[in-house]
Amino acid sequence: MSLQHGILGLLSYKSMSGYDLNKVFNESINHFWSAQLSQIYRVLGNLEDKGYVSSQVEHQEGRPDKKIYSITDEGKKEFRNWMNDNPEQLLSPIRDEFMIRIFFSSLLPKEETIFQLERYNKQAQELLKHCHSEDQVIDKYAEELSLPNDKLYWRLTLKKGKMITEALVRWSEECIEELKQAQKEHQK
Amino acid sequence: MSLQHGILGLLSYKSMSGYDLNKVFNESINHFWSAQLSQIYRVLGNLEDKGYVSSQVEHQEGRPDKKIYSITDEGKKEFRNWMNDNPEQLLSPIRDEFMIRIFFSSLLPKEETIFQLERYNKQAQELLKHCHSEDQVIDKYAEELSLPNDKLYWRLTLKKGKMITEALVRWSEECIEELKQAQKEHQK
DNA sequence: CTCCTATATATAACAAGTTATATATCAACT
DNA sequence: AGTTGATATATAACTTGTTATATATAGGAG
Repeated sequence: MSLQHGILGLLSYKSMSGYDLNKVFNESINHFWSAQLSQIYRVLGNLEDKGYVSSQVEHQEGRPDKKIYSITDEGKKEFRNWMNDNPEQLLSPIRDEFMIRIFFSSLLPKEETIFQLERYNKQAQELLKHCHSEDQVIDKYAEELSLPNDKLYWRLTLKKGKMITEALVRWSEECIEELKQAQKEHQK
Repeated sequence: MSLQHGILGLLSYKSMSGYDLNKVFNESINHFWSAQLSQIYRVLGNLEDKGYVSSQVEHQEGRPDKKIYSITDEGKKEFRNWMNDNPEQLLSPIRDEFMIRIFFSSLLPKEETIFQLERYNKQAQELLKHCHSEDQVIDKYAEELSLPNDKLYWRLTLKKGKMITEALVRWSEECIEELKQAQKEHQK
């Protein structure tokens, strides 16, 4: 449901091809929704079947033709309805594979767990850096699409991405310290 | 893949029925993995087909018989292999429906968004409270299963749950303040 | 001159997750 | 007496998400 509505929302800003949508997802929606290209194409097909989007083919020299999707009035209505209808449970379910690994880490030597936590920490720091660079992406899009009112909300989602990622960086650091401490205690 | 291995891990602690596994998930694995009962049953079936678990039926008076699953040597091997084989990307993809709603909130009056953020905040605080009560659950399980070495790691996953949830509480509070501020500016 | 990357769309096969439903018993509440 | 909730297992139908693959062109790196 959500990916469908995320795509409808983006198409309400601007008509785009599946390929373009994928770029927008990878560039900016990344902190709160990830999608595979193949899934985007399928969802676009579903949305067209339902009449929420329409498509026109744009011929391109030297490259495959572009299929540009536009939101229909039906689609706009559906999107508005979805926006007005918040679910009971607002927190999304969590599924974090790495935590399963940590949970059962008594099976592994502490050095191995510390090593993986260090990798985790590095990746979280990378993501945090990426988040910080997104501020400019927001400015760019807001100007390109002349949507100054949306900037505020886009920044709120980015802020959430930053805060969560900072928490992950801190968490992994504290874990590493705790495990090193536990190692020392054991050596005594 | 992860749910399968999470279940194998839990069964390596103790043989259990699908119903019991569900309770453990809801009680304690909750901060990092959520699963539906129906999915647990299906995964147990898959694991049995692969020979990773075996089941014995335990007769019960007055209630349907219990089907108790135990991990096999094959299953233990598979679980160890999985534990030793960490993926390149350790950070899990994020899919947060509420953020899609926030992203497009310029469509709605600010009061409505503030209202939903307040609901979000309340739910996050509830979850945080629940996390704090989990400390005792960890103690209980560690004693019941006599697994003192695992407690350390269980606490690390719980700590992550707490830190993330605290970040969500703070994030939603800051969002509410920002929106109220923006409302005031507009009124001037 | 070949390989890689970017542009561009799409499908097949599979894996994972959700929702609804069926069956059955017992205890507690109304 | 009837409903609800907990105990207990399971399947069907559906939706969503992942991985692999096919096709086709252009430009740049090696």
